[in-house]
Amino acid sequence: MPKKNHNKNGSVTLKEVAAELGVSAMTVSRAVNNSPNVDVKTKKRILAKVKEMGYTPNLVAKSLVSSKTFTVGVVIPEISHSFFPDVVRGIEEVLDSKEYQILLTNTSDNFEKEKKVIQALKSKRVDGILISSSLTTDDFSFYEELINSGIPIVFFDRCIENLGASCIKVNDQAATQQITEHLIKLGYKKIGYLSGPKNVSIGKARFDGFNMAMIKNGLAIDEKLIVENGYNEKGGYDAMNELLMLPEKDRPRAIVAVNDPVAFGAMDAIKEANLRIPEDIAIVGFTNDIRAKLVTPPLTTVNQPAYDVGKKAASKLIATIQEKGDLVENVELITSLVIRESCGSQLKN
Amino acid sequence: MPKKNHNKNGSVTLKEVAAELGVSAMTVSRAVNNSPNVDVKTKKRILAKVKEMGYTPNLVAKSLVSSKTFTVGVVIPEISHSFFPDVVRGIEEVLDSKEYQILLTNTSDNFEKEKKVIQALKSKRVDGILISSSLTTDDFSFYEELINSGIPIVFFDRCIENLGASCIKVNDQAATQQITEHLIKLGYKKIGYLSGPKNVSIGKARFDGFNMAMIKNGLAIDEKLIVENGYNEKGGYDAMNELLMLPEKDRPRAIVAVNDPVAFGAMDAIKEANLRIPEDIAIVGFTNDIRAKLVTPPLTTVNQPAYDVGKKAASKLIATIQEKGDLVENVELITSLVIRESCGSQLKN
DNA sequence: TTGTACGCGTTATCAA
DNA sequence: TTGATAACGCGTACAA
Repeated sequence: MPKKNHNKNGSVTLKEVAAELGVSAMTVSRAVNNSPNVDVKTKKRILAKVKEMGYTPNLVAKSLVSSKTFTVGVVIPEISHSFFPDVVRGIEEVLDSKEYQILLTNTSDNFEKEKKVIQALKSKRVDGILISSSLTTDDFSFYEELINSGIPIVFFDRCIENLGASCIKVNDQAATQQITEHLIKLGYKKIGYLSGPKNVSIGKARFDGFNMAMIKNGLAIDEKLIVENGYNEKGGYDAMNELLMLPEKDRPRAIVAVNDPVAFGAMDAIKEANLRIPEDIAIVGFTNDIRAKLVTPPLTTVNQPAYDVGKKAASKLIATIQEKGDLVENVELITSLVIRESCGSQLKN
Repeated sequence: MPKKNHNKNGSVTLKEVAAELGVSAMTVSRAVNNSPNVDVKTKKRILAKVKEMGYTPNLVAKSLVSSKTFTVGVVIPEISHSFFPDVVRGIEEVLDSKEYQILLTNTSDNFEKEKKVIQALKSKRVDGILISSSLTTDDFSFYEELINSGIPIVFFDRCIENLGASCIKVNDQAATQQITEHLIKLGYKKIGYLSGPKNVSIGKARFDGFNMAMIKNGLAIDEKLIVENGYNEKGGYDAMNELLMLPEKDRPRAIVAVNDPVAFGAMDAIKEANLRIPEDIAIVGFTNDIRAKLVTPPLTTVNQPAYDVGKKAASKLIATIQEKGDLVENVELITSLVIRESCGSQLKN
């Protein structure tokens, strides 16, 4: 005779435990949840039976009653791009300590997919969502509606600002300005810029930083030296090859890349053209990717504290979830310049 | 007067939509789920109202009824170690196409945490779990019970085999044997091994492969040249330093590292000791980490198809979830040797 | 074509 | 201290 410990799903319920003991489901519930008003002896009996039968509380049912899932959605453009795993690590660290878990989604830098996964996260009733957005248009209506719907949202890295959600990122504009000015101080004048889509927040902020540096230092911004492509290696490779097709006299002597992967792609293109870095073309990036110090020559870049971005974003989201009156803030974490060899060290011209 | 579109959670229910339209909840349900038996005109009215009110189906309630969450747990030792993001990418690719999502957990290589997160995943009633285990003892009782409880499990990379769950990994033993024999063919005889904990499946398999190569080629296995530590850079660094404390004549002339991060740590230690790679000490790894081709000298290693491991594991899990009669299998994906410079190229001695 | 009743597993509430 | 009941939001099974 098979034991009747299980319902159709193979999982034991409160009611089944209760039946075995001749008590009510409520009493079992109270025992399991450490409620005060349970007789010590019945509690003992119950917990023993719970263990024996392998009862596991059904959080789905609990969530239906409480409207809490203890699950947070995380929306990321590309989990295999080295910045994001470290962010996720920071997020996980904080959420785990609060007994939350991560529903991880990858958008492949595709806004349509981003909308789709966020819809799914809403359906699953996550308690909040952390988003690094791939939106590349000026149409913010999707996020306006999302935020107005009341679900706690915190953006990180790639933010959609001023819509009522907090945002955790780094000082993208100032840092890009700073690293561009580093090139300028070294004597470079013809500086090109490899951009990602500028409607992504970091795209605009970093580009503004580049322009600011050029303008403040009285340098000409040559539209031909500004190329926009994707945020990955291939984007950098293709963009750089476009610049390399310019007549030699028009080519930039230095390159500011919107991030390290783009810089890596560009370095490959430069080397394939049999040009030297930094002697022929200097280059700087942004991220301090794990590979930045390993490439040849090592890449001058901006160190972006990925782990801290993740921790801060998760903390902010938890605060937003728990205290309804929690402030909306834009937090900028501080970066630092990492000078290596790809930018050269002597005055040039 | 505030609209009464919302219940206490701010989310609209079927019943609320129904009330607005003077129909029953069931009719709305049918319209939303494309059931055949709904009048075209009422369906149109309903869908319009659904959109207007921002109704989002409550999957928590649906899951309670159906015992399906369309969520899969993923248990990973360390998400920031470069092998795993690529695995996750593969998992995500497959799951997304089946409309499943990932509940991602990080165990920090800690089995106690592993048990805790798996318990949480069970409580959340995930439809299945993908696990790369950090178990370092011979006590498999936790996994025996888990698998016997009936929840679909697929292990990947770090497997617990022969307990009734499928396992997707690479040919760890054969590949380690092969890369060790590559060193032997180059003329190395005193070969050291930097191991991770050997109760982790890959720890044992790779160590066996190393031993097999040595024995088959009639080389002595010197216990002093075998050091066990963690699976990360620090583990490799510390282990290598232990070897470097040996008298110079006892030191290994070549090193097989259990994975690339360990190899990187070891390379740092070797360089700090002012020894040359490969002239003084040759080294090989396992993974083909993104950094392997960038370090100095570039690391000879085994290419491990992380993305494919993820895809295969996810496919297998979905099959296990959907077809109760699906076979338990151990799948070994094929690796390939990547010869670079860290192993040298001439006969030595 | 549409509606009613019931149950999924749990807890809040009130009664005993 | 314990139990009965209702409710969370939805869909199945049936009835109208």
